[in-house]
Amino acid sequence: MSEPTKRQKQFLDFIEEFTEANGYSPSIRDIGEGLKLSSTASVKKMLDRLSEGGFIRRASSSARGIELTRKRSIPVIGRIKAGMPVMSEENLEGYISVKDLVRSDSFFLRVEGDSMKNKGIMDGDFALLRPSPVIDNGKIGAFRLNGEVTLKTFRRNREGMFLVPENEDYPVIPVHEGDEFEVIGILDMVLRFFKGQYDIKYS
Amino acid sequence: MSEPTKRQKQFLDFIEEFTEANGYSPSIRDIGEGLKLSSTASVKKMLDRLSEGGFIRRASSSARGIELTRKRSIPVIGRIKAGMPVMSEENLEGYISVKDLVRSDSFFLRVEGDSMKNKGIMDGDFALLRPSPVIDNGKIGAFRLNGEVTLKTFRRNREGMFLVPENEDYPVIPVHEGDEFEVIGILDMVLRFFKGQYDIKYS
DNA sequence: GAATAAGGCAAACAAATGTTCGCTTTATTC
DNA sequence: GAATAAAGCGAACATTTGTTTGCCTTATTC
Repeated sequence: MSEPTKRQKQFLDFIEEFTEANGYSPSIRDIGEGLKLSSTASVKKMLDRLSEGGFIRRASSSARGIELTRKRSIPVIGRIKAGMPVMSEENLEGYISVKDLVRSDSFFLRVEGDSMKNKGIMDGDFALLRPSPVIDNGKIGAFRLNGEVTLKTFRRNREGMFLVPENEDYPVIPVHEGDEFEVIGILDMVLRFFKGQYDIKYS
Repeated sequence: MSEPTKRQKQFLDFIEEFTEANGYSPSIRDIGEGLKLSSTASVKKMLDRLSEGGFIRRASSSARGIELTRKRSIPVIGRIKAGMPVMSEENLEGYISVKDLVRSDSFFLRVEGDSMKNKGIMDGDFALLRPSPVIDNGKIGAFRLNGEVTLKTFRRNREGMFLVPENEDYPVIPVHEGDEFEVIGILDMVLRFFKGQYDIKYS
């Protein structure tokens, strides 16, 4: 997929912004207005080019059926090759699409304490949990044990079940028979913000 | 905003799935097909109700102009209160909306090595970088120094500029005059996946 | 400077999509 | 069981939106 021309980029930007702002893609006339083109034919011509170039996908003849190929996905740069511009194709390892991050039933648990720090899970991190009543041996998850909620590695063997911290300063917690014990969810992802800019939105 | 009826929920779900899958919202006839309704009037009636209920917003008379009010956002659970169901309102700290995670110009850099492990940044993590030619003192960023790209804490004082690892096993790297030096971006977020399920999509 | 490609215009047209009207069916409520 | 609301049908209609055709202007390339 080659690079779009300057004008094509303007089109893509407009389409993305419009979609972002309205929740649905612009019609050909919307685009024409936005980019100050009086003829729908001009817009269509550009859209055809963008289609050929693979920058958009269209449900042909279908109203407002523009789908951006460069989705809200974030490029992943792997090993950066010497001399190459950082964002060049050579360095591109893949994409993480926003869709990958969201499952309708997942939720974040705010991490408290550093009992998992050897796994790089720090105080204040956001742990994305997928609700599940069971968990595999060795997986990290959130558990409720006698009223306390905790994020730990789950281990089970002949001797029983254990919630294992990933930090030498903390003891392994055995799950006794008769304890109130429940798997809340399995850890899918950990996320940490480094700036004030990404504040949590309350609603 | 009261709760939608069961049928209304089905509509909302369909609209959300369709939009997710296609990148644009369904037409009235698309919905009719999807929910096995033969009359467009039936669909429109429901949409009108959903509008009144505030569950969707519509660009009236405009094709495929359905915008879902309930956007995709992930709930954040803070301290879990004893006895409470995990997902109860009492435990809800806020939401992280998908939009917050994505800025059109940001990109991920795959982390190599453990030189930043005291900040919980581990080998294989995804570091979300916001491109910037400059960076504040004390902030973490990605830098290119004499052809090498590295993620470090940036420090500058009377003695010069330094790239500081967050791990005692690694030396501080001074930036000498005449070095080829460039700020690639500022670290906004770190993300780590714990399962095979969230693989990177290559395209 | 001719050739070519990108970008643009206007107008007529076709297809997709939303709207309205009157009538039926199926719960749910009192 | 009557009354009411929710959900649905079909058909005609109005509007929005996408498509096509022919021609123009302006860079860019060779």
